[in-house]
Amino acid sequence: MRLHIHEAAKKLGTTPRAIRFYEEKGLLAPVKSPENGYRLYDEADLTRLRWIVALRDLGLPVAAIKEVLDEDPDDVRLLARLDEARQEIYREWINLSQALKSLDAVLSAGYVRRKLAIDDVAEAAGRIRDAAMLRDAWRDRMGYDRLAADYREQAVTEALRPYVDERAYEWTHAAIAQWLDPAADERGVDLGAGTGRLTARLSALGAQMTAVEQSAEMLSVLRELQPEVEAKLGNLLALPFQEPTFDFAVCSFALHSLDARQQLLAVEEIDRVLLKGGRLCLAGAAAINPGSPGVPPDIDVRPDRGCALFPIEADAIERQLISLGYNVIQPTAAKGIWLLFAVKRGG
Amino acid sequence: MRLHIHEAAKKLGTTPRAIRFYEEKGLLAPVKSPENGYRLYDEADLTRLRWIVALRDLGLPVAAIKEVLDEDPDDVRLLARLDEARQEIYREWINLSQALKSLDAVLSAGYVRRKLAIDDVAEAAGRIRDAAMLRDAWRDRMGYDRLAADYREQAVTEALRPYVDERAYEWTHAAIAQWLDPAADERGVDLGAGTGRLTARLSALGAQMTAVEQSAEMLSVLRELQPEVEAKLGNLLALPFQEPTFDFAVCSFALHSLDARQQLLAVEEIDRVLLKGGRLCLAGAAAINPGSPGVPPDIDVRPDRGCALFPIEADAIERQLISLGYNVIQPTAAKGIWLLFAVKRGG
DNA sequence: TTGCTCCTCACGTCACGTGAGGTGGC
DNA sequence: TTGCTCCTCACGTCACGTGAGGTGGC
Repeated sequence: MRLHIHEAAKKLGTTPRAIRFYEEKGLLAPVKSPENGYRLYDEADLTRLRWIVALRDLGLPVAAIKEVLDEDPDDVRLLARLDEARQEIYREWINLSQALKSLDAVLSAGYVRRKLAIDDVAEAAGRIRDAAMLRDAWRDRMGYDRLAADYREQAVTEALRPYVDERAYEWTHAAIAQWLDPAADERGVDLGAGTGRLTARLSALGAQMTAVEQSAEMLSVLRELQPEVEAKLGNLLALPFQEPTFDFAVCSFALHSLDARQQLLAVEEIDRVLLKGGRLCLAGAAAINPGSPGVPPDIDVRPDRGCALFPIEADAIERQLISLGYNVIQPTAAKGIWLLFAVKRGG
Repeated sequence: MRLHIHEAAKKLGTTPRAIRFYEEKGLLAPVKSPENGYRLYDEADLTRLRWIVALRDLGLPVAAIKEVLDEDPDDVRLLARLDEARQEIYREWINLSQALKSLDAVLSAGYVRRKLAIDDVAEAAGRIRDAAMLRDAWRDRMGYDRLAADYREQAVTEALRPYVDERAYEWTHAAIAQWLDPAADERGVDLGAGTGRLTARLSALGAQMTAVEQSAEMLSVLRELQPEVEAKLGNLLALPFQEPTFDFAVCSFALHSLDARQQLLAVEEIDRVLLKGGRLCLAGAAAINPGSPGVPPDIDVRPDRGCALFPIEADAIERQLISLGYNVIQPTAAKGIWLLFAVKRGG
């Protein structure tokens, strides 16, 4: 039984024009009746259409859906495509959320004072625009050199080698695990988890871990090694969570891939997903200074090439955390490692 | 000192093309140099441009900004315009939030089972699409007969008169206040507050009240009568809050303006902004049944005319609340009043 | 002939981005 | 002459909505 376009549209809760548009974009190709040229939709077409309509409703752009549909629907790669699309949607959602938050603040203040001052409004708007531009720029860079993702991850690790050897890694992870001392079933997130070495350690201590990692390759390794960990594609400037979710967060040597402003935005993002009373651990290499004589010449530290290696903005991060209402505990640094522990007040 | 377009753009963090676009839309009109036709921006132009850029960053559409700029910037009506724009942005934001939530759920389930089933995805997508369509339809109706807002509000009150007299109102409000028994500084919200009779009562008991009302006229009355109450333009299908915010919520005789599906969506929205452990009071007239002989012939109950009067879907609402994790307490009904008290578990 | 369903252009939406082709003064 | 800044069209983006004008079979 084959349906005409209006019947198909009605059945799927969409419109004939939308269906023709999907066809125009190459997402489906129904047969046409030889007698009158009408489009005829069979079972396979309708299933395809159901996918298209559902994924559109979930916010995927048509181009992304086309890629998704080209995969075998039973393949895990379909999930990876959706994961990528989710990143984009989160980026937009966070930008919109921040804009609304600022608009709320502007309006509340405005009603109290019975008028609006352009300086206040422009200042509030400027801050969120800067944040949005940082997020969007990050996205563009991601898209541009997605193919180099593995190389870049390797590059960061490689670049860190002179500063962070195996013993320093081990010492850092041990210090984090000791301070966090996760209780059973506490929820924790490892931001920039890589293949999940620290994630695994905290998971083994009983925490219910989530890993966020921007490299799909790394993430699939992590998924195989640690099926009990929830793994999400995402980056530090747009974390894929809507609400405060975690009892603790760790970010170990991942801030080096962000420049100064991005690091502060990342701290804001971490704060957004951390519960009140939550604990935070940041770790980095203390001695890195790109362009300084210490940096090996074969390491490319130019951000436009995507393998940047930035120093930790320790002071700015600490000030930021204090202004966000954290108690900051600066533990003893050792072995060239910068560590920061903090507790979010309230709760 | 007058700036050229590139200088102005750089100073304001925008682009020449954007500025020309705003001019094309009639938002500003700089003088042009008589010698070479270059646009010249003076102080007044730059201030106007600052407003435009800031409000764009906050998410206002250009058409709305045009209206805002036509108001005296010191006038309170400017705030009212922004309030209207905020409603639209909240509607979009909520739709996007729900879509992301569904996408997260779909992906989580997908990774657990290692594959996606179209039936599951389509079901999740269908639910949020229906909700989004209800919200958008509500918006359209609001826009269509905004001018009739006062009449309509009056109409609902008028229509209720045969069922809810002064004593019944008083009894209902007393019952709600008694059950809520707000502690000092507890945060409460009155949804569909009208001119704020119940809001005032709860505020007088020490609660820190917020009023949500869709009629700007009503709201300005409320603001004058009760400056201590935070008053927000908004409707029951898209509440203007981003997070769980309130220790209790009341919705008194406002559900009658919503049809069956809208009432359930409103309950979802209320749940979204209520803290764990929060209390909820819903009130309505028990006996209303549009089209029944009891409804006076001069009351228009057709929803397409914007002055609908719908019966409370008591059973469906109760089931919905239970499925959302509420303990429902059905108090003794009296005087033809339907009352529902509920407590959100957790917290 | 009217009414119905389908068809194919093709323009409109929203807020610009991105050239293309041209001008005026150093 | 080159380089710079500005100008005015005008098309592209994204996912369709909305006619306009026409067809085929009852």
